[in-house]
Parts: sequence; C-alpha cells; structure tokens
Amino acid sequence: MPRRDSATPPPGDLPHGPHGNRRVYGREMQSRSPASRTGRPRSAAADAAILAATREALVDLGWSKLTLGDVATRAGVAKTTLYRRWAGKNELVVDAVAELFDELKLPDRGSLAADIEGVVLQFASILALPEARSGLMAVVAEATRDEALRERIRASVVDRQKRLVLEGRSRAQARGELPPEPDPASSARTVDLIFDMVAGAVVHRTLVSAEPADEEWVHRFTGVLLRGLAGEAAHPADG
Amino acid sequence: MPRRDSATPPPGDLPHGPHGNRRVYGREMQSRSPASRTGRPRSAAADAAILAATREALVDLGWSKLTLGDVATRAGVAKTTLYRRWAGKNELVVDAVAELFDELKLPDRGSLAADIEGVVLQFASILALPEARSGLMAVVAEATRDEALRERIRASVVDRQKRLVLEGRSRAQARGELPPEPDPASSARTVDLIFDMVAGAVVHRTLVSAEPADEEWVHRFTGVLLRGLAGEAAHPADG
DNA sequence: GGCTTTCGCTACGAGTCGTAGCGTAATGCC
DNA sequence: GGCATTACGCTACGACTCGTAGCGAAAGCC
Repeated sequence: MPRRDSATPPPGDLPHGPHGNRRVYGREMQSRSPASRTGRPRSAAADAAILAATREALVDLGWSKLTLGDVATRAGVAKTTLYRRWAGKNELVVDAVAELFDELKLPDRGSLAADIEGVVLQFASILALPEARSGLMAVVAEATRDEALRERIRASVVDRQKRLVLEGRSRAQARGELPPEPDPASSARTVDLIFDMVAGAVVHRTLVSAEPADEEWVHRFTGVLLRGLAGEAAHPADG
Repeated sequence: MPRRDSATPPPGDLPHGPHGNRRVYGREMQSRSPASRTGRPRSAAADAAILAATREALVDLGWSKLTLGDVATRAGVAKTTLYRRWAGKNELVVDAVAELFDELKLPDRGSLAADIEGVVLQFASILALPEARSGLMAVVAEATRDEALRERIRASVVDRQKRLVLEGRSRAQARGELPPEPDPASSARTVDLIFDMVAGAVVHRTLVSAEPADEEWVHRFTGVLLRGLAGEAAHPADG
C-alpha cells in the first residue's frame, strides 16, 4: 500500500487533544456514541495533520478560497478521510482555530488590572495571527444561520475564554477589588457583560479598525472598563 | 426584445444613493473617472433592485451559499450586468449591507447617556436583521486579506458610525459631561477607543453571544462605559 | 441619423463539491 | 491464527458555480 506517512508533518501525539467534548465528528457520532472498540482506530496523527494543514491553508488562501481538497493534499490524507471526520468546512475551521486558544492562561499578577491586561494582551496576540483573523470571523458569520455551529463555537472557543473572566473576577473579589455578588443570576449577567465588552472591543480593534491592540491601548481600555465596573456598585440599577 | 421589466420589483428611484463616494464600481471606475456623459446610462433602478435582491438572498441563503447568478435572477437582470458593476461578491455585499446603516441618526436626547443609549439601540436593531448578521461579519472576515475591501467597509459603514461618536462627544463636552481634549491626536485615540468599545460590545453580544442587546443590557453597558470614561480625567496616563 | 455605452442572452472551460465504490490496512475478539 | 469490523487511499462521477466572451438590440447624447 502506497502510504505516504513521510508526507505527514511531525504532528506530535495529541491523542484527542486537550479539549473536553470537542471534535464531535459531524455526522456519525451519534451512531457510535458509547464506544466503538472494534475495528481499525482513527489515526490521531491524521487529525493533527489535518488541523495544522487547515491553519496553513487559512494563512495562504483565507476562508473563502480554502477548499477541503487542498487541505487534504496539504495534510497528506485522502479527501474522503476528511469528510469522514468533519461535516464540512465550517466545523473543520472551528476546530482548527479553537486549538489556537488552548494556551490562554490567567497568571496571577497580583491585581485585577494587571490580570486583565495580561489576558487581553494574550487574546490580542492570538487574534493577530492571520489564521485566526481569517478563520474566526468567517465561522462566526456562518454561525448566524447554523445553531449547531454556534454551539460548537461556544463550546470550543467562547467558554474557554469565559472561564478566565470567572476566575479573574473571583480573585478580584477575594482581594476586595470588586464587590461580591450574592445573586447568581445577576452575577452571570455581569460576567456576560464583561465578556462581551472585553472580547468585543479587542476583536473590533483588531479586525475592523485593523489596528494593533498594543500595550498602550490595552492599558487605556482596561482602565475604562475597571473604573466603570467599580462604579457600578455605587449606582445599582439606577433606572 | 424579451425584456422582463415585469420581474423587477418597484425599486424607487435612488439615483445614486445617499452615500458619498461609495459604489465605486470595481474595475472600470478609473477609466471613466471624469464623467462618461455619452452612451446609454446605467439603470439606477437596476442598482436598487440588485442591492435589494442581495439582501433578500442573504436572508434566504446566508453569505456562503449566496451566488451572483441567483442574485441576478432575483433582481431581474442579467448576470453579466452584475459583473459589470461590482468586482465580486464581497463588494456587492458590502454595498448592500451599508444601505442598512443609512438611517442611523443621533437625536439630541439631552444627556450623553441618553444619546448613547439611543444610538446603541439603533445599532443593535440593525444588527438584529438577518441580512446584516450574515453579511457584515462575512465581509469583515474577507477584509482581513483584502486591503481594498477593508477600505470600502471603512468608507461605507464604519465612518458613518464614527461620525455619530464624534457628534455625541462634542455635544457632551458642550454640556460639560466630558472633559475637553485639546490635543487632537489624543482626541482621535479616545474616539477610536470609544468606537471599538461600543461597536465591539454590541457586535459581540449580538453575533457571538447570540443574545439581544435590549434596553436593560444597553443601559448597563452605557453606565459602565460612561463612568469609565468620566474617570479617565482623574487618572491621566497613570501608567 | 451617427456614436457610444449598456443590457440581455447564450455558451464556454475551469474549478469545486460531496458521494460512491473498491481494494487494502489495522485493530479487537474468539 | 482466523474473523468481523472499521478506517484508509484512490478513482471516478454528476451537479453546480465561477467569471468571461461574443452577439444583437436598446437608450441615451451630438
């Protein structure tokens, strides 16, 4: 059999990635949901090669000109293999871009302002990558007409970011920098508001205004955000 | 000649639209830039019909499945006519979506907070339209790899929004709600920051979080933003 | 009437899509 | 080791879209 493993890049191992319930495998998941123990297992190396090839194609071609045939060729796999694992271009790109957000961390820098600035700068550096710029907005646009795709994005990209907001807030509350919120519903709304403001501003700055979210910008933005949030306790629902 | 004017919807007049230098007509603009007075003029009704058909197709199909042939059929024009006026799908969608933002106004409601809330609610109501949701993000994604398209979006969508920010700020400064900024460079940076925060948050709330930017959300957001900006005078470049 | 430009229509090669079918490879179970 | 089961590579296919070329006719200006 003329295998071409020599063409596959060194993909590391990545048995099924560090993600939770991502990589749902489009169509045939429900029919083998318990555990398909028998038969030839899917190649984990092929997974990694395909996702890497997808990011490479995003850089070279952008989303609209990216074709699954080209990705398959780059990854050194057959086009049919690709269709067996992903339902279409959207799902593939979501998974490929989601891996970029794996390295988002929240190092404890001692103050809420410093923590936020650090996370926002990390987020900005990811959005500065061309594979993230071309891919992320395109799948978000597609998701406006595809509920399942929206859920996939939420699970693999958004929720991972939101966890950082939650963690940072609880730290800040422990430090006394933010007031505690006993009502869980109100607390969730606050987290949603913060998240929309942070992610929205960085995305808009990077992709629409097309200017870098550098340290000066992030510092100003963080200042405005924190002062506004801190003042919210003094104006609780001032209708 | 088997014309099919019966198929063209009642497009109104719209001689060349209320836009400034939009509708650049892709390729052949530079060769007829002074004024082409001779020959058969282009049908303004066809322009309006094409843009309306584009929005209709965005609602029915979304960006990725929208084809120029389908738009031409819906508009009752030949596909070649469409290609004579627009360079491609991206430029066409930008123009079609840009018309949605024409009705953005800044009514003077007496206070900065009320002005901002009014504009943000208008912006949110436009983003709630399916033709705006599917189209806008897609062209922004494409623009990450196309400088000319980015400029087209800036001229026809972004700048029109930014003018509202400028106008609202000058009103607020006249009222004493915001401190004056003598330095024009710093002033421009402030406007950019506000704009990225407002537009980014609304877009993220509407398209990524997929939840409505209703009055309650807008009220909270506006409060955080204004308190943060008002406090900036007290912390001038405390970095 | 001449000149110029636009318009509708048809036709075309090139490229992509997603799937079917086949033979082969790699596992687990007996 | 043999068997069943699943994954893989490869080829081929009809259907669709793309963007353009060419034609005759229409609609303006002089």
